[in-house]
Amino acid sequence: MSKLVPKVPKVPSVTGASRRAAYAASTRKALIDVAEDLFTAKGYAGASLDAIVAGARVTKGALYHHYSGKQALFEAVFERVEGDASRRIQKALRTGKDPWKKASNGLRAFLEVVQEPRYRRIVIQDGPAVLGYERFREQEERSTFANVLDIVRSVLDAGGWGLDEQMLQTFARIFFGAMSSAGESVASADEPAEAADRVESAIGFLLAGVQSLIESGSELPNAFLTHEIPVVEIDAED
Amino acid sequence: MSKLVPKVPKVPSVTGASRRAAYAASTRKALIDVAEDLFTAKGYAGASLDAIVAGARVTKGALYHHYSGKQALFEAVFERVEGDASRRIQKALRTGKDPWKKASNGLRAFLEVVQEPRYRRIVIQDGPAVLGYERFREQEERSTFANVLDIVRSVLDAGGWGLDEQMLQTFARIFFGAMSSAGESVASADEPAEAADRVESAIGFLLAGVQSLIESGSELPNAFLTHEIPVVEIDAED
DNA sequence: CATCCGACATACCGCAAGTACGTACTTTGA
DNA sequence: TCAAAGTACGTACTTGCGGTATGTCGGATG
Repeated sequence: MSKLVPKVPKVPSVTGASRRAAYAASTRKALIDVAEDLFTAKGYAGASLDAIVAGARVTKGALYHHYSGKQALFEAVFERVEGDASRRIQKALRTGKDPWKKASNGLRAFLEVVQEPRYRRIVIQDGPAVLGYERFREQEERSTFANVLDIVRSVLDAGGWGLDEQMLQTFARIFFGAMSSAGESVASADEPAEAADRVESAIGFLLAGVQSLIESGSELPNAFLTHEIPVVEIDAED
Repeated sequence: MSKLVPKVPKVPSVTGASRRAAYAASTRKALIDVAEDLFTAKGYAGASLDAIVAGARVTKGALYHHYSGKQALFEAVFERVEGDASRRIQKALRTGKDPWKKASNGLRAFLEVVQEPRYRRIVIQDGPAVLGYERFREQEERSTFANVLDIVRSVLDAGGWGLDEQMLQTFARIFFGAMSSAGESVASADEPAEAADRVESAIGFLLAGVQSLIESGSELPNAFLTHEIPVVEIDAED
């Protein structure tokens, strides 16, 4: 015998969840949606909780029931934005036949993501200050940075030249920083498309250069590695 | 630098300014000194103006007479910290005979600066959020980034191969981002000294790689895009 | 159907940034 | 030399906002 299913009004069906849980989930989503918009538009400090709860058509009671405070709400928004970005990049990384093509596609995706206002404002600009640098980095560590590490590893280690793991991580971090900074220059360039091209070829150049050096097994011009470190004294003038 | 000793403002003979101007300058310096300490220790949001003016032994009236608000005060602190760092790096860049040594020395100085709490907190962590990314970047543009641009130019263009100016800037920005990110990893590493060594050799690798590619006359723009670079086949996993 | 508890709403508190205004000292001009 | 003027503050207050304490309503549950 078939049981009549009570029709739930408009609330997205969170399967298996109770009626109230669905309402609550909807409320949380509304809060995060509005918060994301306001944090993007006004920044963390500029977006008041009153404005957020008003936009979500709830009250501060609801907000504080679901989140411990403003920072926790920001964290939820941050994770969603960062997660979306990471997944988009990861998806792009899977397209392409060889490591180079994958790297190129991934870089493209990254350069596009970094141009989006919400990513720039929430992740890049406000993220470190609000979450603290430590928390900010450990978040990136297991999302976007992980992607970069993967691709750097596949490109630099493809030939099977043993490359020290720590060194690989160092390279990955360097490339990650390079991409972040380059992405910012792309986002604020007069002609983002051209800037993106330049960035892409420049990074490709770096990768290719390293690869060729490793390949040739050269000792390379390491004036860099072997020399005395001069001590720079601080001049305290004012 | 916690100075709690009651101090009569010195009127340096070099300053031909009036008596009152000297007092005012002393007040400003006291404010910035204390603000720098508190911003470093507690962060921008965590440091209250009441605490700052109390530390400087003045009142908010004095603060608002000299600065338009908290942000303006932070800006003054920011500029001093950034300026100091930039000058230290610039000084290090002048030591060494060839471009490579200079680059190495400059990088060393940078890696040391980026480990200092005040620089990490005020410039890296809170800077972008408080000043806004635009303002933050234009500040770095004419200080630290300018140094990087100089050294990248001298290293990559030492041979006299003409390198497109925009491309040079792109490289410089990439290296700047690479150094920033790498510096952060150095600062939070278990063994900063070893991490610094790895970063130095990695960056040296990148520079050398680019140099060798340019030397060998590889075509720059499409190296990455068209996948003409020497590539070793590997078995793709999917 | 009685009870409970989760999911909110309302009212209020305290802190911190910013402002209005008063005042003493210092320079300046006749 | 002396008063007018303006700088360099100090004091007291307002305001906005994050956070909290507490009340309440309706779906869930036995």
